Amino acid sequence: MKRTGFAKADCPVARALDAIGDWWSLLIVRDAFDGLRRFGDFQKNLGIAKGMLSARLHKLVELDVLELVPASDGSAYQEYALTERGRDLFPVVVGLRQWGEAHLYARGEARSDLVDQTGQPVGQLVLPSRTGRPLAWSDTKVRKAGARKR
Amino acid sequence: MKRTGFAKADCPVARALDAIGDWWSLLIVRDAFDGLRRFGDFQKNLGIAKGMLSARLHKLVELDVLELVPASDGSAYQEYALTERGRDLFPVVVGLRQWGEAHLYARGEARSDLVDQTGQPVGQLVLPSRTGRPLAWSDTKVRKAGARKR
DNA sequence: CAATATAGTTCTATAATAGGACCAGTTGCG
DNA sequence: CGCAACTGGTCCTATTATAGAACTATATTG
Repeated sequence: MKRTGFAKADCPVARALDAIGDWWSLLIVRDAFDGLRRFGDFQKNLGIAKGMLSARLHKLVELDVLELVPASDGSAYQEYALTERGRDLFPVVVGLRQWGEAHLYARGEARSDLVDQTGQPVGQLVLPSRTGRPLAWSDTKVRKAGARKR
Repeated sequence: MKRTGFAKADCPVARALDAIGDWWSLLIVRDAFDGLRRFGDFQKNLGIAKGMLSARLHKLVELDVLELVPASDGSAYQEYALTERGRDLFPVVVGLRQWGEAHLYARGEARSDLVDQTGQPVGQLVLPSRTGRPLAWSDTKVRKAGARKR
């Protein structure tokens, strides 16, 4: 009755969810995108149990999504910083954000916003074809592992 | 000791994860994108326990991500079809896929691919500014709920 | 109309999470 | 310097969630 795992799946979606698809990892990564770096900051901001946070941070470090670096304030403590692999999760977090914005808020309800450096709200995520044309779900299909090109 | 919830959070990422951030929901949605619609198809493809699947499908219907429709083969059974809200999860699933492709496969390891109708692999997800310029994480910031525009 | 397929529900054992107690090293302050 | 508070954990227990199997009702096939 061990929790089902997908670390060996053919499907990259399954592997990604196996790695970071638990209840906390993406919220920790979101906080890291917002500039949080210290154990206590994550703990306070998320209201997560310290044992959970410890386990998740260690797993994220092991996955090379976060790395331990010396504290930026010169103290003897350490901080958790996003790696390139962690920063590559940006589109995933933005995707969740935009879906949440579009479907989970009543009109006028308060929420945070993602803006660019000038304060302008960002646009919607776009999936381009190789030639740059925007693709919708119905323009795509999944080619199974090992399937020959035609 | 009830599982922490984020249904009322200010942050759309937290709300989105509260709704569909469990171990199974996004895999079910991925399968739906791949064309699966029947209870038994999901169950066979995912290897999920039937009780879990039943609970997840009901929750996804309640969230209006899936809807029950008459079976397309004319039988008396029903099928689970993606709603517009469900189809809007496409960028999230693609984001997870692209992150998994980039970071969770050894060179040469078999995996499925997302291609367009001509069989060409799709491009990377892009976050455009209002003016169409592509934005990276470091070009953006989160404006907290209720913060005044400047 | 009997056998099998579909779509579940219910039950139990195991695994994961929440919350708190506890603890060692670091820092701030008088 | 000396002590209190802060930081960053570990460990333990109660509760919740998940996996897997057994069971059931309705639909379909032969």
